[in-house]
Amino acid sequence: MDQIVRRRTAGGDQGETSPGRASAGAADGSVGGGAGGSAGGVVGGTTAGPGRKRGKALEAAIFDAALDQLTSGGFARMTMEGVAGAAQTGKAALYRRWASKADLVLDALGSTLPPPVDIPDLGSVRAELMQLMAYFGDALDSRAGTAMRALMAELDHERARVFQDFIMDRVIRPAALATMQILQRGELRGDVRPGAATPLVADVGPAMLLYRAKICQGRLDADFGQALVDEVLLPMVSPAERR
Amino acid sequence: MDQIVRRRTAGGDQGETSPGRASAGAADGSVGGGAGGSAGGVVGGTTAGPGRKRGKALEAAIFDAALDQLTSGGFARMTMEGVAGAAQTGKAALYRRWASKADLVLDALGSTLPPPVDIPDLGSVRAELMQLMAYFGDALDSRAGTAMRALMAELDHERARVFQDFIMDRVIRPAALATMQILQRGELRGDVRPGAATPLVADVGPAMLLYRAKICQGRLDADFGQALVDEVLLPMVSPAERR
DNA sequence: GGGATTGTGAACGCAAGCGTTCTTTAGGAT
DNA sequence: ATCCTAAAGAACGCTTGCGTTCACAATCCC
Repeated sequence: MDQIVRRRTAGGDQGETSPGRASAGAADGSVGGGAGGSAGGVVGGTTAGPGRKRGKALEAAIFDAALDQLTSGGFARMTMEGVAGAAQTGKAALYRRWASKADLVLDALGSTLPPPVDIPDLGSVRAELMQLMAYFGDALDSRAGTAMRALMAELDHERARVFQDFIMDRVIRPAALATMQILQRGELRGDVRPGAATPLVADVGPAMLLYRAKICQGRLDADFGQALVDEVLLPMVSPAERR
Repeated sequence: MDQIVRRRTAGGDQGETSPGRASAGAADGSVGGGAGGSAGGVVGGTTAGPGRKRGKALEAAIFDAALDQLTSGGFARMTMEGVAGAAQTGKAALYRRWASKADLVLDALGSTLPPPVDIPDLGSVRAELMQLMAYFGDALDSRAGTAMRALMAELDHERARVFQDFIMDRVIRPAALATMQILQRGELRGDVRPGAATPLVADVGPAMLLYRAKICQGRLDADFGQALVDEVLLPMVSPAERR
């Protein structure tokens, strides 16, 4: 903690450093407010409680707060002030480390998103897809996953380059790759239709998970993954004789 | 225009009426700023130009401005002030009609989103799916469609009930229903596998379109619909003998 | 033309949040 | 215990935007 570098990897950082701002339209103080109590685990009292976090512990608390704020209000409504409050620290501690909100978000997500997964050969494409979709579902259900979903909204807007590369590299492409590996292996094994292993087909699982998460407020049924595999993915990729 | 009612159908309107606000983090003045010139179609001059719009014409300009602001910055960054500026009108004209930003958005989208589609019997599931995906793609490509995509981000956040019902009623369910009709007709006709017409399967098309739009900044290739049908949807729903 | 209505731009008081600075406090190492 | 450094809280001046109000202007209709 004697070489904290102010991180400015986000480059064009969403105009954060501009003196002008747009209204978020809804800072009723509840954005991430609920996280205030959970960040420090301390109930009651207006002081920081049992003591100050420093270094890595403080960064972890800041990350938690940032992800929660991102999840509950989206990137636009997330504020440095809110994150600082939820992490029970001061803004100066944030600005000592991160030049902008985007820098903080990328660091928080980059540190907490699950890694790419490599599903081993389980002997059948069904078993492999089941495991992969379960992995994806768990990832989506995690704190980082829900925050990442919220951040994906920024891809719709101008100046989103800063997040575009991150999400492509850490989410979209790894998901497609993991699926593609399973499909190609299945083609060799014979339980995947020849020619089924295309990028478009590889996007179906992730697309469906995200769609369902979106329209069900992030709640995925326990058996959604299985239904997805059996109703959608297997019929799509199985050879004819498996129908 | 003698009975303009201040519309307040949005109920819990995102804390818009709360005196508190959250920072959008990026009001560099460019949110929807580019739309300023296109809203009125009038170039040059600091006045309203050839005349003031009233009534329906003004509302149309306001709707355009609102949708553009929603698209370029999302709901949180969209401001009444920005919409008024882009529509070359005053805030008071907006507030005479809509109590809140959410009210305005729902009205703007409700008035401009394309209606549910009913694809006729074209003799083959492929032809029908092609036409439906083309319809969806066009809708997504429209001003209302892109704004609706931006608004879907709000579904990820708390207090999104106000938009949830709207999007379910006007987007999600109609899309699934249109697909389901095609699948059921195909089952009867014999070119769709019995049992393929499930809600999950019916979600695949819309999910993929949205996913692709999201990761390609709204740009869908001209032949994306065809590839989606031929690589994903047809293999998924065709009977075995069609493989 | 006159009256009613709507629209425009400015102004208002208020709010949240920005990024920065400063003082005091607390944590950690010696 | 002492010293150094990071952290916490407060304060600052500034910004944008909120929702409202008002005066004036424009439009529409009789």
